[in-house]
Amino acid sequence: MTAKKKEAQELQKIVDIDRVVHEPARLLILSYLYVVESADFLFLLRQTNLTKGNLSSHLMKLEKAGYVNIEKKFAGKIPRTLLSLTKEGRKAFHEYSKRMKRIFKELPG
Amino acid sequence: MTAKKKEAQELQKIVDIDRVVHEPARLLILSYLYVVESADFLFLLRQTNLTKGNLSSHLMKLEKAGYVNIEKKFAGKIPRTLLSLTKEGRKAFHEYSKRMKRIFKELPG
DNA sequence: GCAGACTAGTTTGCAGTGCAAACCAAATAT
DNA sequence: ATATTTGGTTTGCACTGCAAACTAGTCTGC
Repeated sequence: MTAKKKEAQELQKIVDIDRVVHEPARLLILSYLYVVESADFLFLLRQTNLTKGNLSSHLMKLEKAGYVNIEKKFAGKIPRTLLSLTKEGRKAFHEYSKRMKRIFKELPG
Repeated sequence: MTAKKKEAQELQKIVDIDRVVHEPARLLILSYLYVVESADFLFLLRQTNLTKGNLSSHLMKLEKAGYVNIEKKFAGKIPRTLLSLTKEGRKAFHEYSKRMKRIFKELPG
């Protein structure tokens, strides 16, 4: 195969990017979870600067996708929501990151 | 500033990514236009594998954002739609690409 | 010459998304 | 007791992306 065709094939992969990860707010959330292993709702709220509603719904979407684990506990009497990446979530993030890096490497800009 | 804070600040920029560019289908379109300088509708249609309707509406969106130029001509008797990046479009793509590269460089995955 | 197929797109309809405001229950402060 | 705060969830809505349906014009066979 020619180099041009290979490049085109690589570019083509842009269209089936994992949209769950691709959404900026979630990419941000996942980035934090990827490094910290476990975080609570308020930590993410402060770090991301998302609104509570927004953060909540993104987390639910990530949970539904099987990418994060939402664990509700009590720390004494106050509720505490613990978030962590699932194995799949970790993999999805890694795949996404790898793919994007490769795409941008092909790109001229 | 600590390295951690700087990293956080960099990550934070994820949320105000240019969504016009970020959408995969448009990222693909822009990638082609970035290198070829000028292309027609059918070329993009073949390269991207988007449907006509989908391609059409993305191009309109890009035009509205001031990122591409849509020029309708006739080649003999058949219509021909020529697409090219505007200066702003070129800049936007470049900025996007630069930012994403930087973000992924910070990231562990 | 005109019926039907083809070309090169555009418009329409709709399900899904992202967002903040409104809401909620429980704990804490006054 | 009442008000405020905490830690979230639900609701409402405008916007998106998508393919199917449509359109305007051209070519082809008869």
